[in-house]
Amino acid sequence: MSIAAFAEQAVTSADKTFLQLRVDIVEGTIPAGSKLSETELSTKYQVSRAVIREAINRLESCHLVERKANVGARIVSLTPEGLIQLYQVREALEGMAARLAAKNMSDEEIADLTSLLDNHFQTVKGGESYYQEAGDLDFHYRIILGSKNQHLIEVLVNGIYHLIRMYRVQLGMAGPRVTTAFDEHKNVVQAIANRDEELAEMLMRRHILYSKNNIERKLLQS
Amino acid sequence: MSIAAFAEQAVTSADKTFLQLRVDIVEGTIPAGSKLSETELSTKYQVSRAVIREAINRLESCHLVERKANVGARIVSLTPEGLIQLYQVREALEGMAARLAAKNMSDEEIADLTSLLDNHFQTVKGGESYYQEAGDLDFHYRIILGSKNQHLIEVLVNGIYHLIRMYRVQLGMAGPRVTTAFDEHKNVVQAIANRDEELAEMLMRRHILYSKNNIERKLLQS
DNA sequence: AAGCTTCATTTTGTCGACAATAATAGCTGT
DNA sequence: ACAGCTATTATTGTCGACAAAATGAAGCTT
Repeated sequence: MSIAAFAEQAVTSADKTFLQLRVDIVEGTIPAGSKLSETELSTKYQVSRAVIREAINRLESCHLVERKANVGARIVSLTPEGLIQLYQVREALEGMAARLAAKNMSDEEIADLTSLLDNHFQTVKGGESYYQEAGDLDFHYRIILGSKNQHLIEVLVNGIYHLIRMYRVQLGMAGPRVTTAFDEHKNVVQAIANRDEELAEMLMRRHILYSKNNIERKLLQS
Repeated sequence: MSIAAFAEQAVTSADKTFLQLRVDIVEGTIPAGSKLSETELSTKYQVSRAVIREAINRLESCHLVERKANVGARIVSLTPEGLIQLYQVREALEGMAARLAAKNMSDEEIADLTSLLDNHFQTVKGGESYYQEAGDLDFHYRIILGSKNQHLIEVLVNGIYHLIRMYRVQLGMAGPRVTTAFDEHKNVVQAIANRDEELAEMLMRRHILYSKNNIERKLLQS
């Protein structure tokens, strides 16, 4: 199982438009902070305004755009403050996810997770450090899903992670932190394997906190 | 300031319909688990299907209804498991909120919060135990807002709290826990006043955990 | 020249009709 | 009688047009 398992399948036209728009927003094709004109988008994406409106509504529930009545929708603007706040929420939620994963993941899921980390280790040792983007995501997603908590999964996977990715792409954070992050991952998995809820949560929180500090440092540099 | 400060003001017709529908769902006027027919609702509320659809979309972002493409929307069904999961998320988020409140609340806000608790104390001492519903909410809302974290506020105030209220109303949990809860509140505020982030988070988490355990006990009784 | 009012234009909100999909009932064949 | 298929019905999805509100420009007043 890869993170491709999360590829939502679009059945309606509004689905496709929503997914397309989300990509365009996250990747910055449509710049952050800009206004979303319904008529403009409806001609651009070749769908009716109703479809666009529905797509925008869904984007709003992801916190990717903000709407004001009788005025319109604009893409959220990216601020250092906003990113910090995002990481605070992420720390709380993923910490809890790790705790619940330690309680709820099946032995088989844990084994899979362990072997996943082994693969990453081979890759990292092999000198390639593409790690961060795919591997890191895979690691975090499995633990989030492992929590078996529907609300947690929803908020993190459909909400926060897209926003974080938007920050990462647009503020350019391909970041190092590869090898150190790997050790942190290893320790979290070990705690989960030991069914140590307390420790799993604490380690995950620290992992995310380090990541936040790392990003904060970068932001202040530029 | 009271919690009435959160009364969202409805400007468009979709706003009003959304708010009305939310009340009807939370209060159980429309029973949990039932299907939401667009045409039916549009005649019932005297608005076009377009505004019903928009309202349903927003209800979906609150996690009060679930939609399936080409099939329709139904109100979420209330399960003990779901309530437990909700409290897990709440514990994580409000714990973080208390931590951030200890860091970010102004001295004046803290003073207000303290005097609020004093008022509650007078009321509780006076024998009336209406406490829980209004007072408890006021306490928690202030701390959530005190975190100054927009994401936290959004998820808790617009999402989780309505769901929790739905559970409380429909599964009938006017709950005691008045006096003990009051002491817990007092300790949390004390920690915030001392700017002790660590302790504030821990105490808030325990407070919510106790509350969860209390509810779990009741669920198993019935 | 600055500020206010008024009017034109643009954009969002709402509506009813049509298209497409899913659920249902009835029919047919074995 | 039952299973499977087909046609009918009901419901959701999509569209274009109209209504209402906000933005921006022009003209007037001071």
